[in-house]
This record gives sequence, C-alpha cells and structure tokens, in this order.
Amino acid sequence: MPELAEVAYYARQWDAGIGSRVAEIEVHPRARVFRDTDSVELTSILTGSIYRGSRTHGKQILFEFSGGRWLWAQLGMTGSICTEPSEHHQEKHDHLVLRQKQRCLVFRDPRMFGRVRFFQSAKGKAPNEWDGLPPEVLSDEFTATHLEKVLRRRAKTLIKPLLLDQNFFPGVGNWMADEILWRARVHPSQPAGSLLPQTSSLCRRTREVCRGAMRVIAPDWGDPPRSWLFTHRWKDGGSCPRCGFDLERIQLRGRTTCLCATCQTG
DNA sequence: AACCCTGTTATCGA
DNA sequence: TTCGATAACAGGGT
Repeated sequence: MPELAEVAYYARQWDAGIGSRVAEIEVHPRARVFRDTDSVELTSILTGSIYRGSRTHGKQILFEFSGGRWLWAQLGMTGSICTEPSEHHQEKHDHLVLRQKQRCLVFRDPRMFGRVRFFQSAKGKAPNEWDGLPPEVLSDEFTATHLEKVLRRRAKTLIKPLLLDQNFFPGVGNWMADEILWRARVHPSQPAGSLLPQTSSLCRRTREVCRGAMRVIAPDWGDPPRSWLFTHRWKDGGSCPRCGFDLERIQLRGRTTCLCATCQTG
C-alpha cells in the first residue's frame, strides 16, 4: 500500500503519544516483521521509555524514544500505523502494541512484508544506517545532474523498474512511478539511457509528483484530484485525463503498469 | 474459485 | 557486473 506520502501520513499517527511513557509492550514474537531484530530484547529495553517523535526517508520510518532507543519500520504492502484507545485488545495482525496511559501505539501488517527493527545508539543520534540512505527526491541533492548520473549508470534498465528502485528513487512506488512517466510523456519501457535528453523534465516531474503527493495525501490522506492519472488507473475502461484515450495496462518486471499509449511514446 | 495487489529479496541465467 | 525473469513471502479484496 504505502508510498512516500502514505508513509509520511502513517509516521505522524503516533504524534499524540509524544512525550508519554511506554508502560507496556505487546509483540507477536514470532511474526515475520521481526525477522531482522530481537523482539524480546526490543520489549525489555524499550519498555519504560518515552516516545519522542518520528522522521521518514522515502518509505522508511524512524521512531525515536528516550535513551537513544529507536524503532525503524517499513510498511511493505499492507503495513499501517495507528493509535487505538488504551483499552484496545491486540488484534490478529497487531504485531507491536506500545501501551501508553492514554492510548496504544500500534504497528499492524496482515501480509507481514513490512519490517520492524530495534536500534540503540547514543542519545539523539540516529542509527548509523539511517545516515547512509540515498538522496531523497525532495531534497536539494536530487538535481537534474544527479538524475543524469543515475540514468547513465542504469542506462539499460527500463525506466519504470528503475523508478521503483529505492536506491535511486526512495519513496517512489508503483502508482507514483506511473504518474511520473505519464506526466513526463515517457513510455515506461524506455531504457533509462535513452531518456538523457529529457533528464530535466523527468527530474521536474519526479519532484512534482512527490511534492503533490506530500501535499494532498500526507496531512490527512486526501484524495488526489481527477486530473491525476492516479484516480483513473485501476478502473477497467479508464481513460486518460489528458487526452481521453483508453488507458492501457501492461506488466513490467512483474508489476502492473498503467499508461496512455497516445501520450506516452517510445 | 481464481486472480488481483501502492513491496522487497534471493536465485538463476543471459 | 548488470539486469530480467521468476518465485517466495502471506493475507484480504473482488
């Protein structure tokens, strides 16, 4: 489910618990979401700490707790983050429940493609891995020059699968990639190297879609406007909001890709 | 009942 | 080395 802006939305869901103590923790210790961490250690060390707040990087979420304790979450396909009332009973897919006096902070994920990792570090210092993440699309480092290097380095890779590569476009997921290519009028199966002449427009569209998604979705999960491809892409018989031509769905690297064959050439 | 899925990773082979 | 195809993960919606 979640891409850049949805992830940002979820990251904020625990905000009500900022400054409050985690009195008790419930985990599903065998859950696949803990495959890279020790959930027993997580439980014993995190209990009693105070929730400080969250930050995101692409699809990654980092939750900070007092005493240099951190939870790093990825939502996979079906992960979500919410709060529940203090009397909440752990549900089937609630893999992590942080109980505070006034509420519960919950990580939920039916398919368990998501992941939760526990880190400890010097106070106020994010885990080392966090600093090694690639430039975010909406950061100043994500320039046309930077994008050009990416297109050259992965010249033979088809542009759509490349856009889904989190090493280069952190936060971009399936619908955002389609939206970017539709706006840039680029066919998703163009090799990245063939798009060098369009680097600056591709860069602009990429940033535009990310910024737009953050504006519309991140604050309160708003619906994107009808002018976006997004609202038409899943409907059978959907048509291009720009030219009215029938939208097409193809498979690329195993992912459904929606495009307008009239607007997007190549 | 069959097929779909806003994600990621390992493996095999060209 | 790089990249594509494929499967696997696991559950819910249509």
